[in-house]
Amino acid sequence: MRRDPRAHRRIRSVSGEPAADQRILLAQTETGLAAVPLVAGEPATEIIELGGDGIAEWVAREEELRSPRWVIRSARDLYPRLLAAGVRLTRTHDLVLCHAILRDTDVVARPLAPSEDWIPRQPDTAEPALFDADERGGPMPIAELVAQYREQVRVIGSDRTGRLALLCAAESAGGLIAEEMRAAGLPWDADEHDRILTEVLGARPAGGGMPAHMLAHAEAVRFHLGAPGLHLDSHPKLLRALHRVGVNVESTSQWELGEISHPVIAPLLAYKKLSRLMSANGWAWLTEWVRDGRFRPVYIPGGVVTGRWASSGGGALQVPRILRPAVRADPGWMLVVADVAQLEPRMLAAMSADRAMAEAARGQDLYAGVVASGAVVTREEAKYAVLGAMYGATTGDSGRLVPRLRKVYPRAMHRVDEAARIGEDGGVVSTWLGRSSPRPDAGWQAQQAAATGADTDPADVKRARARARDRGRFTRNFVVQGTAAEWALIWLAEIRHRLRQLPDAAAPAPGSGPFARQAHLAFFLHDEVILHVPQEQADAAASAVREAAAVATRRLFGDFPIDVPLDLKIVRTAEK
DNA sequence: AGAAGTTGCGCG
DNA sequence: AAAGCGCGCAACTTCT
Repeated sequence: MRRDPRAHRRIRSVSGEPAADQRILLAQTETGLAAVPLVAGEPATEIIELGGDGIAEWVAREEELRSPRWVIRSARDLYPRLLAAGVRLTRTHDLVLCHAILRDTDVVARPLAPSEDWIPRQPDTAEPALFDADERGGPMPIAELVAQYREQVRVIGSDRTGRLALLCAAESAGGLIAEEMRAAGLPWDADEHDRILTEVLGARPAGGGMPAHMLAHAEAVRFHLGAPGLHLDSHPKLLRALHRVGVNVESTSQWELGEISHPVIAPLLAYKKLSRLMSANGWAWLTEWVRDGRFRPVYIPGGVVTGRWASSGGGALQVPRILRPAVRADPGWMLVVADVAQLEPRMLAAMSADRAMAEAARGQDLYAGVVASGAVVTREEAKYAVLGAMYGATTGDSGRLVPRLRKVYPRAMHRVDEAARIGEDGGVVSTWLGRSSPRPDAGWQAQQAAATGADTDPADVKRARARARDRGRFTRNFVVQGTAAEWALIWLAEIRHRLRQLPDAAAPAPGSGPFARQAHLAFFLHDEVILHVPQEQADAAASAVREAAAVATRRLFGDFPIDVPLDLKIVRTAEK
């Protein structure tokens, strides 16, 4: 276990105000919803039954009076119904999300006992119904919820640095934001999407089948392969046909085909490109995923072990750049589009307190700073070197450049090299706020153990070493990717907090559901946000995004001088 | 027939 | 099988 004294600082709640002490458990019951005020050290006795009516008013009143942190089992289960009923929660403690963190964390002596009862449920794809107690498996007894909360409080309290308190608050805020973004949706112009598809793929045949441009490329490929009836989507068949005309590739991947000079290559690559767009985000996707001018993906906060969000359905995190112009604000509204350039190396510089690397990170372009430091000659080299350092490249151009960074940024490089070493040895590493990597599984450990015997087959030793290095690269990247995810989470929470201070919109955006009258987050992807805001509030919302970034940086790294600059635009349509 | 695994490619 | 991290998804092949 590693404790960094610089992580010790007074932690405040993520919503920006000093943490209030009031906690109220909000629990699903057989008949509806119950509120249970929680007082430290006292049994939870007062249970307030909340019927279907008046919940919104009651919660709003409590928010006003006591600004409690609502203890909930899971925003994913509970919040869609609340939102549909017009209830908004400001701050929560999400027991399911925090369970995962506090169960695995390596920064305290006695983490949470793992329990199957707290594994996230599958995302609910059905339309939210109003408190009809249809929770799968039935609602969890209040006593059990309270007991789990008290255990989580114990673990958080045992971390004297306050990191876990901040992480759990941020993670819980993420749980709310994920549901709010789904409820609001990403404004999506289906006509523009259709126009792009028609332009790129060609006219859509009336009776289904392949669009014109795709068909033309496919015919060209078949012609050059001398294979009239060839099915291009079957890799084995395509590969054999390529071999017959002397294109000796081992796979049909675009990077390998791109190396070859042959008349079939150009139409084949073009076909693959179009085919991808057609199957991933074609008209079928549009019909299935865009309703009433909104794309509503399912976000899964903490869905990646590093703490990044995952998504389920709709490919929310893979929307191709070419379709970005289909993201369009409603009339009278604007988009605020913001992302961070090179977030991960900036996090590395700060978490390793590497002042030389932080100096290189000053301003908009970290890679230019690396060139200026003299470590490498071109920006391109800087990029490969930095990525190679974080991903664990050992060979190729990238691997060749990494040692140069070790000379110029020894502290930063030591941080990732050490994480890799721990991972190779089967150990656990943690992010800046204390989210820890999974332990190696039994198979991995058995393989390593088997490879240490004196009379082991050299091939087994080699395989074991390779698996150990695989894990080293994973833990190397874990600390950086995971800390970047923490920064982004706090950024999001702070944006949300600020947007809630803005007045109601002059003109509503009817498609945005509960957020029709309020500036809101509409999309989030690792280091990028899209806000949908009334146009008269666009500047204020942009300021909120900038302030939130500054606060996130300070909350994580205090006074350490690290720049985290934003590329921010106020636009009607998201650009490519 | 359906589950499970593979390939390839979109995103950061 | 990109030189190196993390994902989700569609379409295909192979296994049961």
